Parts: sequence; C-alpha cells; structure tokens
Amino acid sequence: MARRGRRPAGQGDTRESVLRAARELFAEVGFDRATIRAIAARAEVDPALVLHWFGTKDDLLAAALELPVDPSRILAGLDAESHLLGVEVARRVLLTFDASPEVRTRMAILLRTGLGHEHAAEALRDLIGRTVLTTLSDVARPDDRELRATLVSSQMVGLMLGRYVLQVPGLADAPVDQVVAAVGPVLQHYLRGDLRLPSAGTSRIRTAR
Amino acid sequence: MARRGRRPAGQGDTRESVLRAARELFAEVGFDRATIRAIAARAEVDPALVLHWFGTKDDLLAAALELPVDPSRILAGLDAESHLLGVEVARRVLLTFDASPEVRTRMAILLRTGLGHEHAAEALRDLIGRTVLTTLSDVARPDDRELRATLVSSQMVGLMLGRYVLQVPGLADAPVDQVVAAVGPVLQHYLRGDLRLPSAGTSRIRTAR
DNA sequence: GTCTATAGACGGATAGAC
DNA sequence: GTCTATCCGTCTATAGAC
Repeated sequence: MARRGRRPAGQGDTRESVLRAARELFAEVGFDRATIRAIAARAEVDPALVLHWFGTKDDLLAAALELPVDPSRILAGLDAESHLLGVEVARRVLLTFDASPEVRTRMAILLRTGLGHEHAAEALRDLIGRTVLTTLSDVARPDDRELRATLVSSQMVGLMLGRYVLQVPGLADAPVDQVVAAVGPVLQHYLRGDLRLPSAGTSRIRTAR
Repeated sequence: MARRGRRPAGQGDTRESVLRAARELFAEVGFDRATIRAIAARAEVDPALVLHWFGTKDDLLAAALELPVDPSRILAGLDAESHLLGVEVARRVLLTFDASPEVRTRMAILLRTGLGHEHAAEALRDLIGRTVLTTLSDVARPDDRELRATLVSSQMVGLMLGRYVLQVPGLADAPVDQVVAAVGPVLQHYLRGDLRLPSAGTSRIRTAR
C-alpha cells in the first residue's frame, strides 16, 4: 500500500522520527515550548504515541540530550608540545560543528534546555566542566588545570552560542578558517600559556615569529 | 535615591517589589517557568496585581530586561594604544559583575530568557552584536572590526555563563584577579592583535617581556 | 487600590477500543 | 502498535466586588 502522511502499522522507525522531531523542537524553542503535541505533529504521529514510547516528557529530553559525538574522540591524539595545539583544537571543534547540522542541533538543545531546565543543566555543567576537563587534561599544563579547561570551555561555548545558536552577524558568517586563526592562539594560551598577569611588559598574542 | 524616569501606575513600593521578584525568578528559572503566581508569591502581593500594573507577562519581561548598567559607561575612556587594553576591559567587566548581584541577575535573565523566548533573543543578540560593537569600535583595530567585537563578546558571554549562571567549579570560584590575568591578554588579542593564522612560528600569548 | 472568582485555553498524562 | 477520547492540572488574563 502506498504510504500517505501517516505511517503504516508495523513500521519500526516511528520511534526514531519522534526522537528526531523532538530534538529539532527542543533545539528551536527549548523544553517548555516544545509541546508533545507539536513534536508529534512534526513527526507526523499521534501525540499519544510519544509518551507511549518514551514514558514522560523528561525521559524524552534525556533521550534527546545524548551527544552525537564523543568529545574525547574529537580531541584524541593531540600533541601537547606543539605550538599549534590550540589551533588544532579550535580547528577540530569548529570543523565538527560546521560540518554537521546534527551536532549543532544537539548543542543547541544543550544550551537552550540547560539554561531553563535543571534536569539538563547538569549535562551542560558536565560538558563545560568535567567532560572537557577530562579530555583536555592530557594536553593542558599541570598547573591550574581545572581553570585552564574551564576557560577553554567558556570560550568555545560562547563561540557556539554566538555562531550557531544566536547566529550573531559577523561571527556566524565568518569563514571557519578565520575563526580558527583568531581563536586558536587563545586556546593555546589557556592550555599552555602563562596565566599570570604581567606586572609590566607586553601582553599580546604573538601570531608570527 | 529612588528616582525613576516616570511612574506608570501603582504604588512605587509594591511595584518595585514585584519587578524585583520577577527579575529573580526570570533569572532563576527562565520565562516560561516563572509564573505570574510565583512572582506574586515572592513579592508577597496578589497575582492579579502583577498584571494590573504591567499589563501582560511579556511587558513584565520587557521591564525586567532593562540593563542595570550602560555598557558604554563601563568601557568609557579606554586607552586604545595601551598594551594593557584587554586587561583593563576584562578587569572592568569582571569587577562590575563580581561586585553587583543585581548586574549578575540581569545578565542571567538575558541568557536564560534570550535562549527560550524570541522576544528577548533580540536583546541578547543586540548585546553580543551591536551594543558591544558600538562600545568597542573606538578601541578595536579597524580591520575586521565586527569580528573582533563579536569575538570579545563570545568570550565574555561564555565567561558569564560559566562563572555566574551555571557556576561551573573552577571558574566560578577562581579569584577575580586570576581570571582577569588569564582573559585580559585574550581580549587584547581580539581587539588589537593579528588575527591571521601564522603559517609557521609560535602562536602563544606573551605575558611577560 | 486590592483582592475574589473565574473564564478560557492549553498542557501532560492515562484508559482503553481496535 | 496505533489511535480516540478525556481527565485533570495549571497557566494567563479578565470582570467585578469591596
């Protein structure tokens, strides 16, 4: 039988389409405004089925929050001694996000719901804190390791927010290479540089020998 | 002391307490979850009075969104040529936030509601984009001025988010001097540095001559 | 000015037919 | 597995008594 708008019985991929629709709406409007009815409508299924499969709306959010990529995979095999370490980190992260709408959506969910829903705030705090700390502790300088990792996170999250979620002009439309070139030395500073304030002398980033 | 530009309706005392309660709740739980009933309860007034004075909930948000400080005032009189320009910007902003719970609350409102409510998203985009661009255009290098300003914004917003809203361990509890010392050179780089990627050579921040 | 009462809409969740 | 019907709670907002 030809399928029309509705899904034939016995199809197994209905659950996936609900999950996809939920992720889109959570990313677009946040948790509260993404109603189960709206999610069902976008997935073209009956509203009752959403809860039938996922239990509660909170459970649905938990399922939608799973990261599509493992941060430690993105940042694997870095050379801690390279003076281009920061550039490499910036390059990998930005290329990952620029290349994948799926990754951007998941990040948007994290930011949008993590600031309005305590259930997801923990996941966001984890990403900024523990997760990145873990993945970067191999390459960060041993002193002030926690501060270094959270500074890197703060810069990258701020960048995601402006470039991908809010889409601020000037940041969202800049070529990825330009952003990498600007942010890379900053991450290098946070990861390996001297974080103490110079009492006198210059305090600028050297980008060329 | 309690001077205000004008006085809409209602007794000044009670209206102010409603506005204060609204700001606290918007900052804590975002727009949707900050119900008028809850705001009224915190202000210890009748729920009906909230709408009686502010019209609609959206109007209440608009009133709560007003910035407590003028960004251009914080950043007035900077020396564009100083090699400590970035440090000075970081210092002023961080001291302003660290010193005033009121400022932190207002920023939290902006972040929490700006990501879930399109009405406030514009204000947030403005802050990251136009406002900061305006206040920093006097001291930023003329080339790539828009990118430079938005990079500064992205770093500072990411910092606010981690330090004041999410309160990520390691970033929220670091002494303000340490954060200023770490972030200052980064802002210097964004404002005045060479944003091009070095093909070869070092790319680190010099913090001492 | 202040509060009671309630309208009117919408949300999550459930029971049960098919 | 899928869908209809609906309960029940909560929300914003309004009307009107005191």
